[in-house]
Amino acid sequence: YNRLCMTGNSHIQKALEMLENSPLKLTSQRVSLIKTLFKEGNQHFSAEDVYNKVKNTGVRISLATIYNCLNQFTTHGILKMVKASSDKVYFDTNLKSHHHFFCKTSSELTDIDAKKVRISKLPKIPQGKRLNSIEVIVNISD
Amino acid sequence: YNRLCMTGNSHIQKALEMLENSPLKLTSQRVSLIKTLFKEGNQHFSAEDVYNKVKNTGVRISLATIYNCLNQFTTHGILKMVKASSDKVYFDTNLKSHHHFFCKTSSELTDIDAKKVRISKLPKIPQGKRLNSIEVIVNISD
DNA sequence: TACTAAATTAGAATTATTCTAAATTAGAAT
DNA sequence: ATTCTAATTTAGAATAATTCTAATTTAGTA
Repeated sequence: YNRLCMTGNSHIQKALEMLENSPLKLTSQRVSLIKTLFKEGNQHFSAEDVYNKVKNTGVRISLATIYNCLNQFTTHGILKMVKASSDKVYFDTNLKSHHHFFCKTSSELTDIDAKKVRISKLPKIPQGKRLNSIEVIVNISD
Repeated sequence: YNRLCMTGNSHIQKALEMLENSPLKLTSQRVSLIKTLFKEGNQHFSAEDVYNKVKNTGVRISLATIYNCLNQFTTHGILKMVKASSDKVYFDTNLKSHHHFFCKTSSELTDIDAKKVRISKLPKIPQGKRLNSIEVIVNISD
């Protein structure tokens, strides 16, 4: 994957690797997007955030493409989607199982490592359904 | 509170009592709303759901008022707001501390009694912040 | 090099929600 | 009872996030 990324940033390389292993085509927009998204480790972005961040790198990608790509990345496991108590959807570059603090005052979302939370009791999953994931949101404020 | 409700429904009575104890004025719209919301025990409604449900009782309340009231009820502890992995906000008549199943397939939200979940480990709350609540969403699908 | 399905794009459309400003009303004061 | 005032309701406009549309471009294959 060095042909796409020679920065040596392992987050970027891993994400690019996932992109190549997905059925998604390797377009310049998708590569630029991944480079900006994964440059700074685990972060949470709204679509608008991503749009502006990419624009600042000089590359221009339409907002529609940002939405398309973020959604596709999510369905192909390159990103996670987080809906906290806000009106926006956030995309999360942390793919490991984890939870979130959501601060009502600042509308800020912060990661909680899965190891820092233990759920020692859970109800039965309803008839015919299967467990997908457990999200814990710890709501805080100033 | 019998002067407002003679149905003997304790959910309705309790909610009306909370309304009277709040600084909100006792308007006919708010009383009708509470009567429809709390008629059937613990439920989850979107604003649109409420709008239609109220319309079916013959009473007419504008959508703007529905939104106003649902939000005011929430800030005064008469309702809870739930944001699950959906694009709508849901209002929850179950005021006891509890959690939720969210079924991706049907977009349905179901209560989980707080006693059925135990969280035996939590991270430290960040500097200067205080804990508001912990929401557990158990995502399931068909 | 040409081909085809996938991707990108600008801008329109959609959806949930909030805002605005005018008319109405609850509940207190007279 | 009547008057008064601030709160409430309302229709419709406005907003904000997201998705859709249909035309153009491109990646990757033949």
